[in-house]
Parts: sequence; C-alpha cells; structure tokens
Amino acid sequence: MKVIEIPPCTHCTNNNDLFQCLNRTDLEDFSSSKRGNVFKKGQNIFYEGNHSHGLYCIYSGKVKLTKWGSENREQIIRFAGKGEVLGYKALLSDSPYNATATAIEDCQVCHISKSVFLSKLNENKKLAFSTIQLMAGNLRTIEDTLITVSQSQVKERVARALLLLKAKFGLEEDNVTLSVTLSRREIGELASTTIETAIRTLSQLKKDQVIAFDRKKIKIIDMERLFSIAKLDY
Amino acid sequence: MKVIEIPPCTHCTNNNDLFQCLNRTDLEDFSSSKRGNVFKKGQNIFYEGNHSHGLYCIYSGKVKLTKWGSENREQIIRFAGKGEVLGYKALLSDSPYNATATAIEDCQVCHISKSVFLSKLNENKKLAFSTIQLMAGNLRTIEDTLITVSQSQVKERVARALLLLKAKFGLEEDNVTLSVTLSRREIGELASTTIETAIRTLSQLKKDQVIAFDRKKIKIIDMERLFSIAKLDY
DNA sequence: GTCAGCGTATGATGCACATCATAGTTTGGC
DNA sequence: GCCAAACTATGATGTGCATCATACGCTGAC
Repeated sequence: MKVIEIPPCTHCTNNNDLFQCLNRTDLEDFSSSKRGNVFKKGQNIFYEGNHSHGLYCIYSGKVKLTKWGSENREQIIRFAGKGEVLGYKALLSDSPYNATATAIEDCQVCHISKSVFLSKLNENKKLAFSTIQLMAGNLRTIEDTLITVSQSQVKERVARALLLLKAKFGLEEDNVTLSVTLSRREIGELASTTIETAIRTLSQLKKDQVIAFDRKKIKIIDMERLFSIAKLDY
Repeated sequence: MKVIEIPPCTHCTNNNDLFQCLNRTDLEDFSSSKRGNVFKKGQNIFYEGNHSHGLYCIYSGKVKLTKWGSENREQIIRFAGKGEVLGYKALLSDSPYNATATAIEDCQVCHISKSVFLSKLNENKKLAFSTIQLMAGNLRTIEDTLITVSQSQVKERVARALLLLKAKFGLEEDNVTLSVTLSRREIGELASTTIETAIRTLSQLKKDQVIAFDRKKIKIIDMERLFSIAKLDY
C-alpha cells in the first residue's frame, strides 16, 4: 500500500457522517490535535474492554467491529468505511469499548482526542444534533438486526449479510462484484453462524446460480432471488 | 385502578432519565403543552410503522416494546417503567416508530409534542447531552443482547430474561418475587423462543429449584444458580 | 351451571444447524 | 520452491428446539 500523508480535516474530502456540519474553525481545532495512523489488514484499531481516549475517524479503508459472545464465537456487529467515526459510544457513555475494531483492508485512520471532541460537542449544537441522529440511526439498524438474527434461518441471514455488504460498500464497476472481500469465517460471523454452515450456504447459493465466486470475490448474479431469499423487498 | 390527575412536570417526582437535567422554566414549557393519558393493561400506546408526533413519558406503570419479525413471531425489544421516555428515536431520526408500545400494567403516560421537544433540544445543551448519553447506553445494551440472542441457547436466554426483569423492575418486599407479571408467551418473546419452549424451560428451572411459581408471579429461589445458568457474573 | 376462550402444560416428531472429522487448496514466510 | 499455517470444502453424526397435537385448569359471560 502506498502510504500518503493524511490531509488536515479542513481538506478532507470524505463525506463524514458526523463532522460535515462543522465549520472551518472547528475543523482546524480537530485537525491540529489529530494523529494519523496506518493499520494493515488484520490489525486491530482498538479492543473490546479497553478504555477510550478519543475518537477514530476512518480516512481510507474498511473496518469491522466485532464482539465476543459468551461462548467462543466472535460476532460482527457492523462495518465502517471511510468518513465514518468509531468509538463514540465508549466515549459518550464513558465506558470501555464494547467491541473490537479490526481493519479488513489497509486503513488510514485519524485519532481525535477525547477532550477536544467533548468540548466541541458541548459548545456546538449542530455537532450534538448530528451525533444524536447518527446514534438514532444506529439504534434502528441494530434493532432490526436483532429481530432478523433471532427469527430467521441461516439461508436468510446469509442472504441478508450479502445484501448488507452490497448496501454498505457497493459493487465494483462490473456492477455485480461485491467490493469487500471477507473470508467465509467473517461471513459466518456476520450471519451469526459457523464457518462450515456459512460455506455450505454460500455453495448452495452458488449452485442455485444466485451468486458466483471469482477468486475471493463474490458476485451477485441474481439480485432479485437474493432479495427474496433474504425476505426483503427488491 | 384509581386514576389520579398527572401532576405538572415541575412537580413530577419520578426519576426521569432525560428531563432531570432541565430547569424549572423548561419543565414548565413541557408541562403546559403535555397531554396526560391512561392506558389499561394490554392497550397499545403506539404502533410499529406509525408516525410520531411527539414523546411519551411514563408517569406510572410498565410498558413493553415489541417488534414483528419477518415470520409471525413478536419479539420484546425492551421494557420501560416510570420516568422513562418512549419514542425519541422515531422523533430524532424522523421516521416511523419501529416498535409497538403496549402497557403490561395499567399506565399513566404523558405526551409531549414533537415541536416543543425539538426546540428545547436545540436550545438546551444539557438536554442534548442527556439524550446522547441515553442513546449511547441503549446502544450498548442492545448490542449485548444481540450477541446473547445469537449465541446462546434457550435455557441461558430464559435465565437472562428473568434477571433482566429483576434488574429492570426489581423484587417485591419479600426480596424473591419479581414485581412484574408476564405471561409465558411474553417470557418467550423476551427470550426469543416459542411459548412451549418457554414453559418447558421455566418448568425445568422450577424442578431444579432455581425458581418457584406463586400464582402468576415468579420467585427467584436460587439467585446464584440463575446467574450461572445465564452465564453472567453474580 | 355450563360452555367458550385463554393460559398453562406435556408428549411425539422432524428438521435445521452445530459439531466433529478429514482433506484438498491457497497463502505467506524464509 | 518448499513447508507450515490458514482457508475452503464436504460428509457423518448428534441434538436443541420448533412444530403439531392434545389436554387440563381457570375465568368470565349468560
């Protein structure tokens, strides 16, 4: 990976979900205190249970957030891509991270200190409102996930996992290939199942010509069928 | 039930999770626009999919929040008791309710209009911060639930359901009887299982002398065992 | 008193999925 | 290029739990 210097917040061209609302001065404050970091694929950005000292803002790359269950299985809670902010929950509820963030691609990530963010949050109403809306959205999503997980079977959950990946990270130029590459284990963690069952289910979907494999990549051949398997509206 | 007049917000003695931070003037604004309502056990306060026109604040009684899955099963998302505020997510993300609120006891509930709340939220930093913290806490809880549901088996989930009820609503004076009464179906909906399995699991717990039944009420006999079945720390 | 309706209870059966086992295939380190 | 480790794949087996069926007790209507 070519490591480029991360530009200052004032020149960041990412569509940031939280900081878009800020003006130049606020961004400069963030920028002057921020710290850029590079994380290679597979490296952890922070760990479940650790204490938070600030926010992480993804400049480039993709991240998964996972959590350990009472058993020995890891579960993917959500993904984050460029422009997204990680670790705000821990910071806002003043508690340890309740998930582990891991790069699933090489990443460039900025770190903004707790104090700077909290003081901005306190003085800037727009930022507070953005934060609220971000969290409200997250809450809705995860409540939906909760229902899906507990009341559907594996085939449906795997189909939903693929559609989630499409919705979140999009397709490549060919308009069929998912732009994220996950291992079968990770797809299993996303769909709340074991690696074996994930593999079997994906194989079945392939045999049914709903999806296809291209090396590590997954192609969605029959989007309509995939939606219907996921029991979602096309 | 004896229906008493709901006092003005300025005289409300409930520990409100969101409005505690407000001063007298703010509370008076809320109070003058609020509308009191009584809901009998079993009545719905609002419906999943409907549009929100404001907040509900529980003055007395207990409420369950449920959501329909893709199949035909209803699932309990969370409970709320006196002093808790309902419907803020729908309001803040400007979207329909994503759960149905139903009284599980006779309730007295105040309704605060959308515009009054939003304008207060905009002008009052403390309120914004309270909202943020409330949501951060909710997010943490539900993420934990997600893991539990997907990775544990029924016995563990039922045990956790009982402990949740204890933590949320407490015990009666005898210090063993849960203060909430739920039907077996509702316990099933809480533990993400069917009514039959909920009944069987509770019977088993009774046979193992972990819990006991007293008419409709459930007594927790062996708290330590219950924690260990739930795979939680005592 | 009787009967309908609901909640609780329990057995029988089947199936989806975890688990265990094993093997081929790819990847990265040196 | 080679070997170890990780990933993918597939079969065999077991089991947790949903589903179906049935029945009993309680409550309220008339």
